Amino acid sequence: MLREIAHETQTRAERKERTRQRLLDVTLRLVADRSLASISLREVAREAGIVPTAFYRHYASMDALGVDLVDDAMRPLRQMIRDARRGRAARGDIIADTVAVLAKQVREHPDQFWFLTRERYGGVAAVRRAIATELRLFTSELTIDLARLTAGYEWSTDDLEMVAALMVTAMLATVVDLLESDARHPEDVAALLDNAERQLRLITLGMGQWRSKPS
Amino acid sequence: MLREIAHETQTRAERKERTRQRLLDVTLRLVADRSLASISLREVAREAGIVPTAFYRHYASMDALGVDLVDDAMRPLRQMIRDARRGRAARGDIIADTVAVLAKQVREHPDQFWFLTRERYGGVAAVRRAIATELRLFTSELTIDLARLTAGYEWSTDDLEMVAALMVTAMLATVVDLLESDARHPEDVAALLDNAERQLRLITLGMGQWRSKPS
DNA sequence: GCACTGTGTGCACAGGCGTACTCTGGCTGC
DNA sequence: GCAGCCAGAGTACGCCTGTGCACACAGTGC
Repeated sequence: MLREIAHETQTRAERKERTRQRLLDVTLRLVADRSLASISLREVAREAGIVPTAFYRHYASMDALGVDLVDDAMRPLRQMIRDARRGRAARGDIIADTVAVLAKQVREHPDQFWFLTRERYGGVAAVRRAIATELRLFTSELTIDLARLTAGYEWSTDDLEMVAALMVTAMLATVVDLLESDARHPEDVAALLDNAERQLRLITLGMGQWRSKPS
Repeated sequence: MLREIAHETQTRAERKERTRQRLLDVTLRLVADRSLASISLREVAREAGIVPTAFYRHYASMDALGVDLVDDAMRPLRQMIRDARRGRAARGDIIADTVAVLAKQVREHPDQFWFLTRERYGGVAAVRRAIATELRLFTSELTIDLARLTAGYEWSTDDLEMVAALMVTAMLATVVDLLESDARHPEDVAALLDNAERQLRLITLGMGQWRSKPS
């Protein structure tokens, strides 16, 4: 305790957490333009500044790190939902707000979204499952919101889930479009967002005409 | 020319084409549950029954083979479009027919669809580009069909493309659902198809209410 | 029939990989 | 203050990778 001379003394736990975070950061950067399966443990360790065998002090395998990375990458998405709900409370244009929030998140965390997009159907089963689970949660939250909005209109749960799934699908497709254009043609981001808005509006127009079959 | 004793004599071109096809088949099988980037040239050569260096007689790299594989895998998809159009001519229920044809293709060529799904955002840039190009063609064909169906209703091209993209997105999502369920829960394929049909119907209902902004 | 072409072989090499092992040195709990 | 813990270092192993090169030998064109 006497000497915190140089070397900025830290607790052991702090140093470990730091290294762990560095592993996650480095992997995320590497995954920005290649698939997780093609990245080696040694490469991650090298970039993180530790020796390969030290990797095992943190994860049993790259797959395990990948699963952890899904959690990390989902954080901005969860933030997004919260923001979108707040926007909704503010009684602005729900669709425009939602799309804007999505665009903001994608712009601020492109690597995370690339990772999720690529690994959603990628080669690592554990990661795939982790992402699928998160997306299912996402859809079911939207289903609940839709149920609230359609209260009194006799929508079956099944139909609500169908609509929620379609909306999520459309949004995910928009995410990919944004990622691809952000890199090369930043000028047509606006057109993409307009497109996404129109798709969602079309869906809500369809909802206005929909009649659930009595179950 | 005298002796076609044993060894079933073949022209050189035939033998080459055969090996090439074997390379494609083998790769498709390997890609059914791993990403293309994680498959080695040696592995493909081994499975195809040739020595690694002979691989180069056919492709300059695995990436090049991947691009070729996209063409192969797209063939059933193109067949699908043709079938769907024929069904349309038969004046049945367009949506139900289209979904049924899609389900049939997915059931008959799961490996191809897995490959396309996985590599659509996968690690190999050339393959990604090839798939994107094919899908763009797919969407623009659908746009043309929609233009025919909405003739006289003042739809802008932009809006037609927006709807076509949404429909294609929904169908692609259905493909993935089918692939995932076919493997483990064949009993709820029917529910998935019903879901897809309802999504498309919802979209067409929305179209009925849509008014394009005058451009 | 003979020279040519080109698919496929066999061998070799250097380099990257995951991981098992022993060791070190500083934070940590008593 | 001291024993012990544990993140990380260092070394080593066997395996697999892409690819270069010389060679075999069967169909091909004249």
